[in-house]
Amino acid sequence: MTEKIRETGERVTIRTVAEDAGVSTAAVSKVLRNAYGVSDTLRSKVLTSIEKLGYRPSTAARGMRGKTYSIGLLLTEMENAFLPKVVRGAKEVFGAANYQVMIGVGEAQASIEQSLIDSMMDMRMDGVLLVAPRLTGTVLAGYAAKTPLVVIGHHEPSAETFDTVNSDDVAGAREAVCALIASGYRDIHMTSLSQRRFDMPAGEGEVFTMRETGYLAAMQEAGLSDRARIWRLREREGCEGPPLTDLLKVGPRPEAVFCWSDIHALELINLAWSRGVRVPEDLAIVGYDDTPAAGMPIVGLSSVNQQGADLGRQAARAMLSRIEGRTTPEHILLEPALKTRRSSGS
Amino acid sequence: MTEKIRETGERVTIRTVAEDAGVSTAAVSKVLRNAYGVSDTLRSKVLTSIEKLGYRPSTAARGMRGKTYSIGLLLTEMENAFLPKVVRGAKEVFGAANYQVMIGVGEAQASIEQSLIDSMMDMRMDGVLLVAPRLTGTVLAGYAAKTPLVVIGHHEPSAETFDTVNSDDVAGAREAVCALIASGYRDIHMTSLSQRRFDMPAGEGEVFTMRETGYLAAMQEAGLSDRARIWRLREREGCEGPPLTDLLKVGPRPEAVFCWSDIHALELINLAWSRGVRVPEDLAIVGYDDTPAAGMPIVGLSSVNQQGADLGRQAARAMLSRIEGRTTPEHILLEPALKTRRSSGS
DNA sequence: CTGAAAGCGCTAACAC
DNA sequence: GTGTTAGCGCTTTCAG
Repeated sequence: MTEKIRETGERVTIRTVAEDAGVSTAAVSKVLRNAYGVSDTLRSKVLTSIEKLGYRPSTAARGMRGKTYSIGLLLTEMENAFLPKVVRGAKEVFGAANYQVMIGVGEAQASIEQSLIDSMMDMRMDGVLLVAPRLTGTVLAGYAAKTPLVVIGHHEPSAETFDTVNSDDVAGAREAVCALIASGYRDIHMTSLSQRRFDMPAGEGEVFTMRETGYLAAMQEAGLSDRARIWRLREREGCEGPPLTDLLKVGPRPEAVFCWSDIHALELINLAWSRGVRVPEDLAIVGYDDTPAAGMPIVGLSSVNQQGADLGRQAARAMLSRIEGRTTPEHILLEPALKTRRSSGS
Repeated sequence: MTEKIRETGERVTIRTVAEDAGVSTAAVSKVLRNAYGVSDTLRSKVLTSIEKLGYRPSTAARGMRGKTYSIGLLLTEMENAFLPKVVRGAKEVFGAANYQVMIGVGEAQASIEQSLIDSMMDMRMDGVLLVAPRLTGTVLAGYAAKTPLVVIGHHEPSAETFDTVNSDDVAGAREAVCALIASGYRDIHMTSLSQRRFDMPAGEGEVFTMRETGYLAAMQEAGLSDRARIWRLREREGCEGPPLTDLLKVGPRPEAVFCWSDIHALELINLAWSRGVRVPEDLAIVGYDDTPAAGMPIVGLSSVNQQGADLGRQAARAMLSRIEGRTTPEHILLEPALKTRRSSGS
């Protein structure tokens, strides 16, 4: 009876394939996973049947016993134009290793990020790759105990149970500020983010914190500590911190501004343009991330490039080796490079 | 023996919960799915245990019998700045209905898109939502036979087995071109895409095709058919079609250009700026999608807004009702609206 | 209203 | 080398 049914439009499973090829389901499973101990004859018989029947292994079923060959990639939000490169880099190496990448978008809220990570684990994805998560080291360690975890854009150098891949944000910020100083600017401010954001306190490892450190270091080295000022701006209406517009209208304007991200820098460059503040003559600006918009000739925004694609690639490689069994943590730091354009002067 | 083990750090399953609550696994399952026929006492007992044990249902296991409460969202590529709004809109309604959204990125290649859709089905996701896929109607129908399918940004009005949600691209293009005509421009060209792209022939339903129709209609209505010209540009090096730079240097320059997408429009506006071609005095430009960059004051690009968030929301609603059992197709068309800025003149 | 039991499609021992 | 078999964690009849 069951036999009869199978002949019609029934779903083709590993059993259908096994019957068709005249072998056991175990044999099929082995071929599927390139497992050790299958003769070429058997393999080709199975492969033929798979092809013929259009068989596809059920990831759901796989997830119950073995691996799913899929990894979850968590993005904090989609708006940041810096992310596509990271994703592309990661997909490149995951794809080559035959892993599918499924992306979750966190809407910049820790609670959503967590629920997404949980879901990825519920789906039995083989690993989770986080990009600039708004989570604390403790929370991250919690997840790392349950699944291979790699984090991009969040400094946690002492983490023992997961890997981190970062651009050297301190160095990047320092380079940007040094360039401004070298161009003759002295009153250099910085824009950053308000420490307390959404539903979580800002972690130590957040990139903007590191960039603040780099900024302050550069100012100090140049003996400009007393002129240093960090504007910790709010991210949205209702959040803590002043709006960006304050920077242009309150008190004496700085000569130059180093923005923690192109998000701020682009906003600022437009604000300046709208108010007739000339860039860089009246106000020099340097951003971070070297987003596509920064590179538009009409914008000409100097910005620190942190090689997004490389971050993605390295993280994917780390993930792969972790899935293979590595347990010693890896903390990779890439060198950023300032891309100079009009906005930062000569 | 098994009992003992369970007390330690064993994975908590539906069985653990059942034991803890002193009920059957079936009861737990029903509570989980809000199924019919559970007393309030039983429900609260179960809920308490779930909470206490931190139980999370395995999506993988669920996928083998029932639904996974997850839907796959396929993006053609990540670079397009128009997509975040669509995703946000879709997530908004899916989230409210307690569905997780997992995103796949297609890298603008039909073969990758297909493999991603297959993976989503392998994972037993409850439905697949495609955004601007580079697939033909036939291929789409093939998938629709196997899973609930909704498509955004691909016109397939006669599809019987899946839903489509689109902006009225013909109307949007017409509005853009009419605005240019109303401003006094006559030599109005359009940029579009080369028909044959990557690994698939361009489908009839592609949005740029519809926009070409709208452009030609507007030109004809104004008696300007003989001045109409469509530049079908290549997407990358090596593809078919001329590069955008040709538009500025070959033959007499048009007075205005309607670009099928902001991607072209932004490139063009920058090209013009770099070469000292004034916008809009020497060349008026209108784009499509009203991306964030178009709205930057410094750019000031007029562009057709197609309400991305609404597209996402409507598509998600369609998906939900389809998952609930609807089989009659829905083809939704939203009205776009031109956002006028400096680039299109008075 | 509640529970027992039969799988869903696969993998991983373990036999042969 | 290859086949047998026992589950993975859930949903879903079907009895009680």
